[in-house]
Order: sequence, then C-alpha cells, then structure tokens
Amino acid sequence: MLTKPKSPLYYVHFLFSLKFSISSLHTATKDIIVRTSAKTRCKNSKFIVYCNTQITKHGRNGNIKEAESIFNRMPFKSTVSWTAMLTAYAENRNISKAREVFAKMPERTTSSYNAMITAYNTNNFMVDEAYELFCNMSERDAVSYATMITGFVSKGRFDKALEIYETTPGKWREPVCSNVLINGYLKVGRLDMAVGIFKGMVRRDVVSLSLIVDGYCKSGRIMEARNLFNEMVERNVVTWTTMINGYLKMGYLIDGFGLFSMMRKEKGVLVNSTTLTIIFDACGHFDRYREGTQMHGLVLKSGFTFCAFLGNSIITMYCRFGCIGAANLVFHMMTRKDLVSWNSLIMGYLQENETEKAYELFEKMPSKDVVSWTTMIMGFSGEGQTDKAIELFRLMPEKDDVAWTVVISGFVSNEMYEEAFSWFIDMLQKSVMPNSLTLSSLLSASANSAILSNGQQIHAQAIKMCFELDLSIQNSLVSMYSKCGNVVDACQVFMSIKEPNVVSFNTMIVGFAHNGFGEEALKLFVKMQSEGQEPNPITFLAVLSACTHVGLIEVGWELFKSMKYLYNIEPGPDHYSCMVDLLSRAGLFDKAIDLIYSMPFDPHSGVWGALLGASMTHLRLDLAKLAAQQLIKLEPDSAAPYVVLSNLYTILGKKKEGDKVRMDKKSKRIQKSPGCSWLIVKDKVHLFLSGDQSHKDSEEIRLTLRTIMKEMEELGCYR
DNA sequence: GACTAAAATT
Repeated sequence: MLTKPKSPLYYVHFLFSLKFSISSLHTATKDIIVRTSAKTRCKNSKFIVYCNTQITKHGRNGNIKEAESIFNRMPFKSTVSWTAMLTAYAENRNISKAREVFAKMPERTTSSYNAMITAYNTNNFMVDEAYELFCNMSERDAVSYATMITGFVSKGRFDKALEIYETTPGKWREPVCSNVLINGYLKVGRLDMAVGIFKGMVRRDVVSLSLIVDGYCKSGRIMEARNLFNEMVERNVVTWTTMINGYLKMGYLIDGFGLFSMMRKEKGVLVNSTTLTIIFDACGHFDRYREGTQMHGLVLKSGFTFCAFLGNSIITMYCRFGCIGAANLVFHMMTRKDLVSWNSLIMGYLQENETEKAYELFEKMPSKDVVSWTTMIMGFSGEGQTDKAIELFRLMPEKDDVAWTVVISGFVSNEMYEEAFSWFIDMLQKSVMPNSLTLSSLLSASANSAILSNGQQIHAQAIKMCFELDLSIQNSLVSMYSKCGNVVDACQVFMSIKEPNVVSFNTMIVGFAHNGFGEEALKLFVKMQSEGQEPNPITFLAVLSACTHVGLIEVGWELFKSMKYLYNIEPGPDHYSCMVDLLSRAGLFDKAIDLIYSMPFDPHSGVWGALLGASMTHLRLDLAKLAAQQLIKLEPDSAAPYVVLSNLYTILGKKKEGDKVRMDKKSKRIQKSPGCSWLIVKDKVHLFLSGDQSHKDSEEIRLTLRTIMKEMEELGCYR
C-alpha cells in the first residue's frame, strides 16, 4: 500500500491532537527535527508559527502551564514566540513573569514593546511604567500611540492622553486614537468633549459614528442621534443596534421596533444576538407579550445559537410576564448557562413567591456569586422567613454592604425594628460601609416605630457619611420626621432639597396631611405643579387624605373627579376607599354608597372598612351591618367588623344583639390582636400589651401608675 | 500564517 510522505507539520498536528504528554511532545519534536532534512530545519518556520499559535491559544484559555511548556520546549524561538509568551503571562495576570520574558528577549521589535505596554495597561493600570517604556522606544507605530492613549484614558488621565494624542503623527491619529479618546470621554459622561474630538476628525469611521450615536442616545438626545444615523454612509450591525437600543431604552417602542424591522430588510447587515437581547429586554420591560413570544418563536425557527446573554434576556422577559414555566423551559434548553442565567431564574421564582423552588435552584448552582446569595436572602426575608435569611447570610462567604443592607431592610419590612438597628451596629463594627439604601431603610424603621431619637441618629450618620445630599435619603428623612410627628424638621429637610422629585412632594404632602396640616398639603400640591412636577396616583392619595383630615369635602370631590379628566389618571381601589372615607365621615352616606356601587372593580376591604368606621361614629346601624357583612366575606379572620358592630349595638342599647355578635366571633375562634404601646427608656424599647404582665417590672409599674392616676384624679385632670 | 488599537446587550 502506498502512502504519501507526511510533512513534519502533520506529525506535530497529529501529536497535539492526541494530547500527548509534554515529555512525549518533547521527544516527538526532537524526533521530527532529527528526521527532517537540514534544509527544512534551518527554516522550520511553519513549526515555530504553529507553536506560537498554540501559546497564544492556551494563554487566552487561561491554560498558562500548557503555554509555558510549549514555549520552554521550543528548540527555536522567534521574537514572535517571546512576544506571545509575554502576552500569555499578561493575560493571566502575571505581570512579573511578563516583565521577565520582556527582559530576557534576545531582540525586541516595536510589536514586543507594544505588547509590554499593553501588559502594563491591563495589569492594575501600571500606566506610568508603560509610559516609561513608551518614551524609551526608538521607533513607534500606530499601535504604540493607540495603546499608550488607551492606558491613560482608562486611568482617567485625559490630560496626558490628550498630550500624546497631539503628538501622534497625523497619519496614525485617526480614526483609532480619536476613537479611544471619544470612548473614554463618553464613559466618564463627557459628551461635550467626545463631540469636540469627533467634530475635529477628518477621517471618521463607522466606529466613531456609532460611538457618538450611542453618546447622544444615552444623554436622551435621540433626535441628534437619529440625524447622525441617517447621514451615515456606512452602517453596520453595531450602529443599527445602538440606535434601536437608544429608542427602546427611552420607551419609544414604535420607533425602536420599526427600526428593527428596517434593519432586518437591510442588505449586508445581519441581526446578531446583541440586537435580539435588546429586543427581548424591551418586550419584558414594556409588557409586550405578543411581540416577545413572536420573536422567541422566530429565534427558535431560525436556529439561532443561544449565547448566555441572549438566553438570559429571554428568561428575564418571561419572568416579567409571569410565565415562570416558559422561563424554566428556556433555562433548561440553554446549552451555555452562566451565573446570570441561574440568578435570573431564581429571581423569577421568588417573584412568583415560589421560594422553595428558588432555593432548590440556589442549592443546585455549580457556583454562586454575591448576586445569588443576596437574591436568595432577599427572597427569604420577603417571605417573612428571617431565620432562614440570617442562616444564609452567615453562610455567605464574602459579605458586602449590599448583603448587610438586604438583611437589615428585611428586618424593617418584617417590622423587626430592634433587630434592624442592632444589625446596623454590627455592620459598623465590622467596618462595612453602609450605602444610601441601608440608611434609607433604617430611617423608615425609625419612622414606622416612631422612635425619633433613632431617626435623628441615622440623620447624623448620613451627614457624617456624606449621604446628606442623596435624594432618596432626603426623601426618607422627610418621611421619618413627619411620621414621628415632627413636621417642622420634615419641612426643613424638604426645603433643603435642590431638585425635589415626585416622591419628595408626595412624602411632604402626606406628612402635612397626617399631621393635620390639610391646607399646607393642598398648597404644596398646587406648588408642585407650578414647578413643573406632574402629580402621580400616589400624589392624589395624599391630597385626598389631606381633604379627609380637614373635612374639605367639596375640594376632595373635585380633585377626585379631576384625576381622570384633567390628569388622565384612572382612580384605583385606594382612591375610591379614600373618597368613601371622606364622604361617609361627613355623613354623606348616599353619595358614598353610590360611589361604591359605581366602582369599576369589586370594592376591596379598605372601602368597607372606611364605611364601617364612619357608620360607627354616625350611629348608622343599617350601614354598619352591611359593611361588616362585606368585610367578613372578604377577610373572614379579621376581628374588626365583629368588634365594631357589637360595640355599636351596645351603644344603641341593643345588648342582646351585641352579645350575639360577640358569641358569633368566639365560635369562629377569631382573636383581636391586642392593643399595644411602648416606652423608650435609655435606648431600650419597653413593650406593653393590654392584659400582659410579662414585663419584669410589671407589678411596680402597675402600682406607680395607679398612684399617678389617683393623684391626677385628685388634681381634677379628668374633669 | 504569529504580536499590538477601537463600538452595542441581560
């Protein structure tokens, strides 16, 4: 049998493909060299080139040991081999080894210098070392300048970057160096500087244009972006995708989807996975179920490869639609999952309150990051399972400020305020720096527990940590002070806000309303509009409750009607409750009942609760009976309707009926949660429930109270 | 045929 003689390269290929051990590779290499003719040996460039490629490949895959072995065993090395090895070390974050290689190289080309500059740039931004090398270069090329500018730009040293940019010979300055600068300026939010560079360019390319289009989009200057886009001669996938993303992120769905279908018809431009990721993201965000599923179908039919990014955006989209089953299916079909895929699905299950399922996934994850841990901790807290949340937090390997904050705000939302504060102290003792969210939730804890001194301490803490000018903190402060009954301080904080947003106004209006300053609340409502701030549904809830508090029935009624025809805001269940409360408190029961029956949805418990309360004060037994009946239907475990109704019977002298209601309640084993009050003495909260004797000084307190009450009675305090 | 620079996304 005759076989064609094989080239030396064939043997190397063969051996590499069989994954021979390094020692056998060594002997094999030797073997090949011995067997090849002297002529071939002198310039076995193909072999060297092959090894160079392998070094690069292994280096990129993080297989530095493999790259090293090949390099060390190469009988002949070219400058490229040394440069490849240098880069391999640099890419694997070993700058000292990279330096060593650079020092040992028998000869250096401009490219080797460039490689070393890149190595410095990418390892902890050692840009000064890079610059020293750059200055010592006898010859530079376009890459040298571009690399050096990149180094300074990524360190934020634009002065130095510009200096080098100016000295770059004209033929090399554009477009690459300009693009590096434009990109750098855009990343630090300096659109003006980026546009300046751009306008001074003579040779712009598609990258420069795409960068500026993106810059305009991200500053909300979408028209300027579109004009530039239209003027462009060359547009590639990135340009199209950037422009579509610009529209979609601003919620301009018609323009965004329209441009997307234009892109699909455009010759020479192919939609890629980034484009699709953006589309799915928009469908999820703006609840476009039909478009989202259609696109998914299209992607499946076209046999598009699901990279992790693309798959993740589809998972997230289905989770937003509430289609956890579909999300789960996509997840399982994905061949390449990453951490985000797992985290997104876990988040999806948590949003559907399927904590068990989420935890199952969490445990199955091949590796977990901070996001996975925090998401799961948040999930348990959200379900009221604070024990589980703490357990998980303790197991978490590296706890950052976000993790601490999630635990603390978990306590706050579960009304465990004492725990929230003591964990905050722990956090500070462990020298973990709180963020604005930590302080916000502690302020809300102070507000909800009405412990003003705690709130003031957090306020001081916020000033100390320079969060004073953070809008979310300022809003929380307004809320805290007004909930603690301190309207003056609330007002002071509110006045200090430079640019109050709708939340700031709402919070202050609620603050006024709940502290009995109805007029001020309404004045602020007018003021916010004169300052160009549009009211939202929450604003109306606030002003309506202000009207209730001061009994401004006509004003409230007009405001309620104006919601729809003046502000185009559809009143929700809570707005109706507010109105029923307003009308029935004023004794306008006919109007209240009419309103209840004209509601576009079934009245919820708030509506009947409001009616019940007012019926009690106006002694309207007929309406109280109706409201209580409805309430019992909606909330069978609630004691309130029974208690109110029986009290009303008693007041009206119908003791028998009152007892009947009480018996009925007892037979259904419904318990009224006991009334409670608390005192703060030396930073400790002392809680008292009615009929409760658990406090250690219970007996002493009782005796003291009795004495005080007696004294007060003698002084005529009760008359 | 090796080395070095630049853009969009969950």
